[in-house]
Order: sequence, then C-alpha cells, then structure tokens
Amino acid sequence: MSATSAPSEVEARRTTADTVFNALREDITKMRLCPGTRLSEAEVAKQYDISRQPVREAFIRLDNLRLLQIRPQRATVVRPISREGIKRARFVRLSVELEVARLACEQYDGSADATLHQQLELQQASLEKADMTAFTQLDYSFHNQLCLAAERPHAMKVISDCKATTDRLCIPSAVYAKRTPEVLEDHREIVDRLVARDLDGLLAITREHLGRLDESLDAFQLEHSEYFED
Amino acid sequence: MSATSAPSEVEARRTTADTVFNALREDITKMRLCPGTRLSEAEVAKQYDISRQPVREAFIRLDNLRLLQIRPQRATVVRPISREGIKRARFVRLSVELEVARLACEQYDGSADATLHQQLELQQASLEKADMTAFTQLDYSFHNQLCLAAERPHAMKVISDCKATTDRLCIPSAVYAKRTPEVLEDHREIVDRLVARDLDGLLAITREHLGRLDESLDAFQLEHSEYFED
DNA sequence: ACACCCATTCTGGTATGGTAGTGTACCAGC
DNA sequence: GCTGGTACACTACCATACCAGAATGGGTGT
Repeated sequence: MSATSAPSEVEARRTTADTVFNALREDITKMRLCPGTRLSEAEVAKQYDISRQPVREAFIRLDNLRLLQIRPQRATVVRPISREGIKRARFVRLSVELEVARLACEQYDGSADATLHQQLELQQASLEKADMTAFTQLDYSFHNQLCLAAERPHAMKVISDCKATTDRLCIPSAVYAKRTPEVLEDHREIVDRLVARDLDGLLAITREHLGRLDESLDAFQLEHSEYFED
Repeated sequence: MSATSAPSEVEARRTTADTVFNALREDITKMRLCPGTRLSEAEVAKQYDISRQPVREAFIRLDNLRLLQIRPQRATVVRPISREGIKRARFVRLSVELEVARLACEQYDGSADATLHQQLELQQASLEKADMTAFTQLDYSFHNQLCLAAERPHAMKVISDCKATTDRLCIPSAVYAKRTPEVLEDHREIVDRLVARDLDGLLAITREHLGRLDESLDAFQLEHSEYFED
C-alpha cells in the first residue's frame, strides 16, 4: 500500500523538496501529467528555479509511490498505470469493506442512525445540484462512517489508499457521473440493511456497490490503453 | 503499503544507494537496529566510505517505508513501531484472507488437492526437524497456494506486505515457536474444510488461525513497549 | 546554588561540478 | 539505398562544499 500518511501531507510546505513533491504528485494524480510523459531532474529544476537535488529527492519519493519510474542513466517518466496494481487495490478494498460491513452489522446498536440518514440527505442534495465534488467528498465521508460504525477507524486509511490508486482513472471519465444516482441508491440500501441488521443482504449490496466502480474502471482501461504498462 | 516490488529488490546491488538501502532495511527488519536508534547521514556515510548523498537517498526511501523517521535539523532515528500500523496490517490481512478463502471455496475443483496435502507433509517434516526457517517459508508458500486456488495471485503481495509490517515483532519472540504445532493443525483443518467445500467452517478456522498470531503480537507489545511510538 | 543565555557543534537541506552509462543521430562504408 | 559503427548529447548518479535550524554544554549573573 502507498504511504499517503507521510508527514509531508500534514504541512504542505516544509522544504523545497516537499513543494516539488506535492506539486508533481498533484499533477500526476490529476492527470495533468499523463503516464509516459518524460521528466528530467534538470528540466524540472530549471522550471522551479531550484537546484537538481531537491527535485531528485521528490523524484525518489514519487518513484516509491509508484507514480514515477526512474530509469537509471536513461530518463524518468510518469509511470504507466499497472493493471495488476488496479486489480489488487480493488480486491483489497472489497475485502476490507466486506469485513467492515460485517463488523458494523454485528455491533450495530442504532446510535449512528441519525448520522447515516443525514449523510444520505446531503448526498441527495449534492446530486440535485449536480455538485460532483461535494458528492465525491460525501461518498468518502459515508464510507468513513461505516468504518467508525465497525469500530475500525484505521480501515478508512486502507480504503483511502486504494482510492488513491484508482481515482485518477475516474477523473476524466464522464461515465462515473451518470452512475451517481445508482451509487446513492446503493448507499440507501446499505443503510437499510445495516439498520435491519441483515448481514447477508448487507454483504451482497456492498459487493454490488463496489462492482459498479469496477465497470467504470474497465471502461476507462479500454478507452485509454496507452496509459497502461501491460 | 511498502514497496516490496520495487525494482531494487530484483538485483540487490545496482547503485550505491541501493546497497545502503538494502543493508539498512535488513538491519531494521531483523531488529539488529532497534526502534529509537539514532542514525546520521554523515556517520553512515563514513561507515560505508561513501558520500552523504547515496545515504541520504537510502534514508528517504526507508522513511517512505516507515522504517526510518527523518527529523529535519535534528536527527534521523529508526522509527518506533506504530501500534495503529500493526492493527491495520492485521485487519487488512484478515480481510484479504477471508475473501481469498471464500473465492477458493466457491471455485474449488479438487485440482489442488495433491499440492496442498504435499505442503502439509512438508510442514510436518520441518517441524519434526525443528527447522523454523523452513517452516516459515512453507507457511508463506501455503498461504500463497490458497491465493492461487482463489485465482487471486496478486492477493499474496498484499499479504506479504502485511507480513513485512509485523514480521520483525516475531523474530525475537520464542512464543511463536511454541505455537507452530497449532499452526500446522490449523493448516490441516483449512485444507479439510476447503476440500469439503464447507465455507462457514473455512471462514471460522481462518479467523482462528490468524487470531493466534495476534496473541503473539500482543504479548510482544507488552514485553517491549519501549519500541512503540504510542 | 540555581537559572538563564550564548557559543559551539551537531543535524539535515541545498547548490554545484564532475562521472559513467544510455540512447540517438549522423556519417562512412558497402 | 541500406547497414554498421562512432561520436555526441542527454540522463541519473555521486562527491564536495556550504547553509540554516536545533540541541547541548559551559559560563556568567543573580
């Protein structure tokens, strides 16, 4: 899993290297820099008007996060996306969300009823305003609530890491936006099953819910196979 | 989480920085360097008779793997172990192994019967010879076989990463050695349940199996609380 | 005797110069 | 016209020098 909880994330700018690291990471994850794009230490250094050393440090960290690929004595490129990596992240997320659902269902005492229903209303409101950014945040918040209900707050970090791996595939995809109503319906059913303490039903809808994203991801892979390594 | 599939692992020595990185990583994961130990770039550089730059690069990579903690303008120390991190790794492993077991059980067609039983015999043989190293490898291999039976070979990478997080707690613990007979018994039952396609039984024994390690880990945390951050 | 301040000495961070390995383009030879 | 080799340009890698912030120890004032 990736090191998204690195201290550099807390305060965005401590050193010059951090600045470059954060900037490049944003560029890559937001697909402003596409996989395969060539980068050179000297070039980026000149661009930011700093020396090559901090750039090199940023490159190393991005390489560790599998966002860059440093090829010794050759060139550094934005790392092509690994289909295996995507599969793995999806598998981990499914596994974790299922266990979270199970724990939440077993321990559920109704204390989170109000919070969950409030979340659903907020999601609906954001959809009516067609505010995708808000909906994305609410989706994150919703799954976080499930983790809290399962008394496994740290599970959200894992899910968050999985999302980080797959998120950049969703940004350019308008397919996702069309499916948000289904996503909201899923969330409603998840809450219903949880409140009813219907474990089997909850696990089934959780699978279906996560499966939707898989379809969107597959579609993207077909559209943009040039971004992938294999 | 960790970058165990980094290209540096294939060929252990490509650059000077790789050499230092691998050496230090070994030292830390094998507990030759205990959490809290101070390290300085200059010191290590002198030790290896190289400049500070490659050492610095190695430090950065180890910091990304959460094995070191670089504290700017102060000192670099072997990062204290995070109890949260341990919990998270255990949770992820349990979740993944459960899903692997489920898939393996659903798809099981008996073709792996011979391989699995052979694995069990090898495990027994290594225990009779009190060869812990062999048993550890066979344990890895056994869980890998389960992933293959589930047709999720990449799941083993996740499990492997989780193990990497927790393994260094087991090395100094003699408690683990005493429990290996139980581990073998668990493996036997796992195979039995799988062959019988008894899903509920398989999930139950999988939980119990992984729970044993949790107990050992808890014991270690009580013994060596000085190695932990919180 | 105690507390506080300042200098010294650590630390990691940055800048720059030089090195060796790798692609590429150009030119010679066939 | 095509192929092969060689020179060149570019890359990441390493070494060295310098800088700024942080800790620490000793000295001084109270």
